[in-house]
Amino acid sequence: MDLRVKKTHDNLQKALIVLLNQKSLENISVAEICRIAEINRGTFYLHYKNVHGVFERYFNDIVKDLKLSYDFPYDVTKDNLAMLTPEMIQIFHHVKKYEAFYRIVFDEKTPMLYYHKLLKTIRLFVIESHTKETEHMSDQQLEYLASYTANSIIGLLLQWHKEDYVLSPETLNQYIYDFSRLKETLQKII
Amino acid sequence: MDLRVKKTHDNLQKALIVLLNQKSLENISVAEICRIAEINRGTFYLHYKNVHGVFERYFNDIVKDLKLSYDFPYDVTKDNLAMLTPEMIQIFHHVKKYEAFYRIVFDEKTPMLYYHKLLKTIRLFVIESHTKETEHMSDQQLEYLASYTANSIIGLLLQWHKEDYVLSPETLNQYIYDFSRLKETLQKII
DNA sequence: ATTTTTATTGAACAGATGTACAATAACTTC
DNA sequence: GAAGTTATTGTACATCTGTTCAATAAAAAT
Repeated sequence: MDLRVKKTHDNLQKALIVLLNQKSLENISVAEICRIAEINRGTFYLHYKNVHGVFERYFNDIVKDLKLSYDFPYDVTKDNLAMLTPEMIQIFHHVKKYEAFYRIVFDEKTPMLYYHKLLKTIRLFVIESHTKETEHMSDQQLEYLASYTANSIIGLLLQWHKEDYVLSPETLNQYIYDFSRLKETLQKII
Repeated sequence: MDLRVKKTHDNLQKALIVLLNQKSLENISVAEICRIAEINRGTFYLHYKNVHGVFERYFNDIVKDLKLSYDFPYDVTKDNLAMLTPEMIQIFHHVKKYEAFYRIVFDEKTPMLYYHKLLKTIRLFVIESHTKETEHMSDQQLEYLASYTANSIIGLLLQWHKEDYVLSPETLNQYIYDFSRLKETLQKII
């Protein structure tokens, strides 16, 4: 890969972290990040549309890491858990790990882009976990069910965010388990 | 109320609608909206921080309208519906009514602010609907349950948005009823 | 090693941003 | 209706934005 391009990206990534320790993402200008990164402003616009573009690159890596934990094998048998799968419960540890970033992602001033990306990823986990119990539903209904379920999980993340991430991931694991057990119980009854 | 101030706000509101028919919210500059509204740019900054401030004013009215439909009396007895209340199901008709605005609210480029406001409002409905079945939970757990439930509903809205609002509000009412019935069933079992 | 391709740079441009200030106009009070 | 208060205006300023272009430097291809 072209070393010039790599240098541009690397310098910008580093400069973003430096600046995020001084000010919020929305207050970082393109001109400023370029000065810190020692990159020409014209070069910046050849690669990114705005400062959020640099942050998005970071977030893509974070999402990759989340997917990794999803691909990881787990020893609990899927059968007796129905809708809620163990890899889903890794979400709180994941968010805690990247808390500094998720504080930005869920911030009022931050564009919805990252939220949509996160939802899309969690939806994948949910769809994978759809079992025989949901087989009677139409494809469309399943799409909606996936968004319904995935977003309920993010609802816990938003509440966590609102309360400044004071609770432990373990407590949240317990909460989500309690809340979702209702569903499972039901599905076994149908 | 000061007629000068009223004129400033009214002109800006009207100008925003005019411009939204031409371009997306993010592409509307303060300078431009002031030209259309025939308001001095300095005056703008005395009232708003940016163009989103004008949009937020609109959205506050929309949220008020949503709360109105919530305050409205409904004839179904609360007892046999447990968690999901009828006023909650008005949400899809509400979003359809203001579809043009919600298209913006859920857009990738739009800041999370409006999402948080919507969630906060729907949470109120959810908390109101908490019944004896949830009495055994701690206050904190109920806060999380409210966000969990409220955000699951918004999950359906996001899926609706993704699919360009093709389904009817009635179909979504049926979906949410189907999805939430699981919970109710469970709660009756506990 | 030389040519070709591609990325970066610096300079320049019109327009936008955010803030400040004195002048003026419009409302409020008495 | 006069005096005091408050909102709006016009101007100005330093900075930022997004784009263009020729010049240069670095990488890839031959």
